[in-house]
Amino acid sequence: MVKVRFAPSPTGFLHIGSARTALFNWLFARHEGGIFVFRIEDTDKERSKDEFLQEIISSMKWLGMDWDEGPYYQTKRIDVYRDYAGRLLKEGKAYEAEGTLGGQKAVILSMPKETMVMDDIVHGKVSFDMNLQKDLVLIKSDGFPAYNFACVIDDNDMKITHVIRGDDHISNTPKQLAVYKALGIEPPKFAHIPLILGTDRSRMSKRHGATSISDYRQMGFLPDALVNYISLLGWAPSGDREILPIKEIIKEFSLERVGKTGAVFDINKLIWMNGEYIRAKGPEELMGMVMPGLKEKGIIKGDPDKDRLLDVVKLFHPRAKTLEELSNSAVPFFTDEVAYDEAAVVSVLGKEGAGKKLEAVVERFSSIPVFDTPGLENCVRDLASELGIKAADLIHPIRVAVTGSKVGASLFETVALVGKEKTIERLRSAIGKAKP
RNA sequence: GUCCCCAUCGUCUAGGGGACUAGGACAAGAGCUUUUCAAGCUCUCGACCGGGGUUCGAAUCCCCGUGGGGACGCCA
Repeated sequence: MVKVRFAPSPTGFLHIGSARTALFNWLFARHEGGIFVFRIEDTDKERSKDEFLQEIISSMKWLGMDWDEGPYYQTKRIDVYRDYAGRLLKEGKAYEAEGTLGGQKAVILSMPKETMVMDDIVHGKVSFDMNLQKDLVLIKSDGFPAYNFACVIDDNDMKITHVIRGDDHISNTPKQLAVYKALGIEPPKFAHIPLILGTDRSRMSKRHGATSISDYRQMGFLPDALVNYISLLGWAPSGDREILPIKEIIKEFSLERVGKTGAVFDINKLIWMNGEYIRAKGPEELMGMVMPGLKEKGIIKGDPDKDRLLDVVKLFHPRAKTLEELSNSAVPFFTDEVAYDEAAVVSVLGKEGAGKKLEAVVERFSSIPVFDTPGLENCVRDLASELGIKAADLIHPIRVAVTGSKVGASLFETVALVGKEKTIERLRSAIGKAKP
């Protein structure tokens, strides 16, 4: 039975890279019908924060990665590590040294003088000359275990069969191998997966932009889209498919298909993929996703007019790439104030005759029999032909007047949805800004 | 500096000796559609880091070089 783990330390938000590591572990477990363990490596008492822990947990849930065991906390297992260290001390494999962290002595492991080999599932055999390794601290002088020790003890106690982690841990492996050897236990199988890189090909970090899962959540990305996208970083399914449901990803996933090269995180492709996912969702579901944010921002107050919001969502469904974009598009339909885009006002309303055209539109709209999409379309097109101009010459200024923006969805549907009263009100106030 | 890893279009990748005039996707460009922006459709641009081997045959295997990255904490 396959058993893997995701073991973050709560010293920061869940990073895209860590999430991808978690994902590969999770996918492997689900594919193999194995067990996915969640473990918290909180032995750095200075940097570990509960706030980070909560964020990591909620991001994991948001992404849909559920665990079968845990969370285990290393700080609750301190005695276990000390026992193991005591054993090594007694056997003469480790020694004590004065420390600087606390009153206690640190426990340090002597390195074997030999070559150790790791047989990695993605990299093959990698050998390390242990003569080059410094002795390894097992227990810090604050009494807490050091990473490479706690990690080995836990993986062993928790019966982890496969350690799937980032490439950057390759150099930790010989140290851990030394611990396994000293303890006389068999190491698990290792799979070191490539790192996620920034555009300059160095490890992705804050200076490359948003790095935490919550950042992407806030930017309006869908969890399924994000999961699908990061699954494709360092892995590819068979065939030419790229967008595939999580069930398919689980079915297709294998460590053998994981590549060795670092992958640059390309937000453009993520944005594209997110748009694809948005288009695949039903308008009702999308409405549910957008509603909380709109309420939070005070765009929608009190009891929401669901039908209206649903109509708006339908209108922008085919063009939105993120939830954030979708909810921004909804704003002009729910507020009285229109945020005018300066450039749009200048280039469209600033055109000679724009004011006159809008005046004519106001007049027509006021006496229109039915203020609906076909009625508005007929009305505008008739007016345009009477004035001897193209319909577009009316459509553009109306759009800017009513929505404040040069771009948007179908004008007639937009205006119908905004409603007669508000539309005319906005057209009137726009005449003031327009060139006569 | 030492050790380790890696190397196919700008980016993500397919490719595991002949099916490769190297495939797909994002991005970019052009066009169609059109009411703007998207979406959709069609097309275009675009890569095997270099050099040696091995082999009848190499993107694929080996070696060297070069380039990039990672690790060198009583952080994890």
